[in-house]
Amino acid sequence: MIKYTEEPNCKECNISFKTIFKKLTPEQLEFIYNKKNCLNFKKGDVIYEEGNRTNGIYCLYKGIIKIYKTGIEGREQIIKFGKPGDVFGYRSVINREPACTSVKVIDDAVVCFIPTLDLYLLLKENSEFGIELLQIACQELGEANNYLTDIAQKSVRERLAEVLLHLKNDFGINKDGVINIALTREELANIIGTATESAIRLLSEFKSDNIIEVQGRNIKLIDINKLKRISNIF
Amino acid sequence: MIKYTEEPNCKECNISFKTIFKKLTPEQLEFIYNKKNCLNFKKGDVIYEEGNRTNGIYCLYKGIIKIYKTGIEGREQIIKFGKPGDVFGYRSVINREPACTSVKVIDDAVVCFIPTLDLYLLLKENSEFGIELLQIACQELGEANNYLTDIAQKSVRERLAEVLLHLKNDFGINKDGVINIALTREELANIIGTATESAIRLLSEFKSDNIIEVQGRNIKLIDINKLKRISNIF
DNA sequence: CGCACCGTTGATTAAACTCAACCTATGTGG
DNA sequence: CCACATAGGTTGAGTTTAATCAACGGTGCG
Repeated sequence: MIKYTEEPNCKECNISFKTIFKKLTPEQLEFIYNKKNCLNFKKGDVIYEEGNRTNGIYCLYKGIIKIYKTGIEGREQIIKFGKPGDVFGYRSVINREPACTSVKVIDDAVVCFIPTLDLYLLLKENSEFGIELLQIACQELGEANNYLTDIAQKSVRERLAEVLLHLKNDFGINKDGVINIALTREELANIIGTATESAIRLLSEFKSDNIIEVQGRNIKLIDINKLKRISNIF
Repeated sequence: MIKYTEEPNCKECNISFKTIFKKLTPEQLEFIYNKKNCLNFKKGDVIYEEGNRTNGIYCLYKGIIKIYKTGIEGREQIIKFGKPGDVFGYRSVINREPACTSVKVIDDAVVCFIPTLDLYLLLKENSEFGIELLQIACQELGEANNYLTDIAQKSVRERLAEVLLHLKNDFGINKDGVINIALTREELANIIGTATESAIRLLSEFKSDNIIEVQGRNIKLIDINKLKRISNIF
């Protein structure tokens, strides 16, 4: 964790990503810019860990992170991924509780850190900002509820298909049709909530059914309609 | 759905339940009191349904409701229960989306309805109120994440034990040690995310292991430590 | 070079679902 | 008032799904 040399400018960031800060006045944006601290993380670094207290929220400028909980026998359950423009770590700050998730870097990341105190100043001063953050929380809540129902009711096969489609939507595909996020088989399994071997077996099945192509950690979606049918989303 | 005769008074409600309205000024509380609409629901009534647009949020004064999603082949996945003092229905209002859950009455309910417009007036006027609602959302988010990890990683047996403990914490027990919420076996199964038959079988197991006693829909917890051990929470 | 980590496949086992039958209580209409 | 329908609850048998255990190949790095 070293200080990033090129400080991201909150104003520009706001324009390119439509962050939660979009309702701030120019003065408030300047305030954040002065108060924030920019951090540089390498792949594999842990930004914060479940159970620890944090003293601010994070805004991702660059890279990819995963947010997960550690469950039975240390197995991680991935809750969601973060991409540029996403804020994370606000839950524990708002509820004044220890973090209930850990965050690890998947692709080298640049993260801005905003101290709790300064966040609260803004929340009190600008109610629109609070509504903005409330909207983020409500959106995540909706996703969590969907996810819950899926895990409770769908088969591993259905869930894998669905996760592949979600990853495509969230991270996009490159010119070759490959999803722009490279996960280990274990990580893939930890999103779906299954054993690594099961995820591998199903990937192989999808491959031999010509639904996807696989090159190491690169997954290319060939037949999206089939995936949609398998995943049971209409 | 008929208008309730004894209008709950927001001031008193606030004192007895510590609702999200506790940070409102007396004038704002009076404002809510005048704007709200009080509704009376019978057991089995549906307050709103997934996919529909709602135009306000609800605050439960009396009774019990269940919040659920309808998944594969109409099977309901219960997300959570609501008890007096709880607000619900805010997610779709805040995100200006159709409801992503349905709400049905389990015990005859009295509910106050606050129109979207009036809610937004307060949110803009009083940032503390927004923070309060944000806290509720963040709390639910944390619970959803825990729940997700449990369903993904724990066995049905573990989850049943955990759910019984949660129900005890949320609704309490009466003088005989019976949990103060009466659910059908199917509902119990729909919280855990399992088949009704599986839930029944495990209840019988718990019964013959002297962990619980069952009289119809009344469940009495005998050995809470054993339940804790089974549920794998420390 | 050898260790560590990841990925793959096969065989076996265990958990939970489905299907089916049947029982009980409750309520309804003839 | 009884017959019947309906909904919820229970148990057994068989099947399916996915987890576990085990072995092994490839790759990269100190």
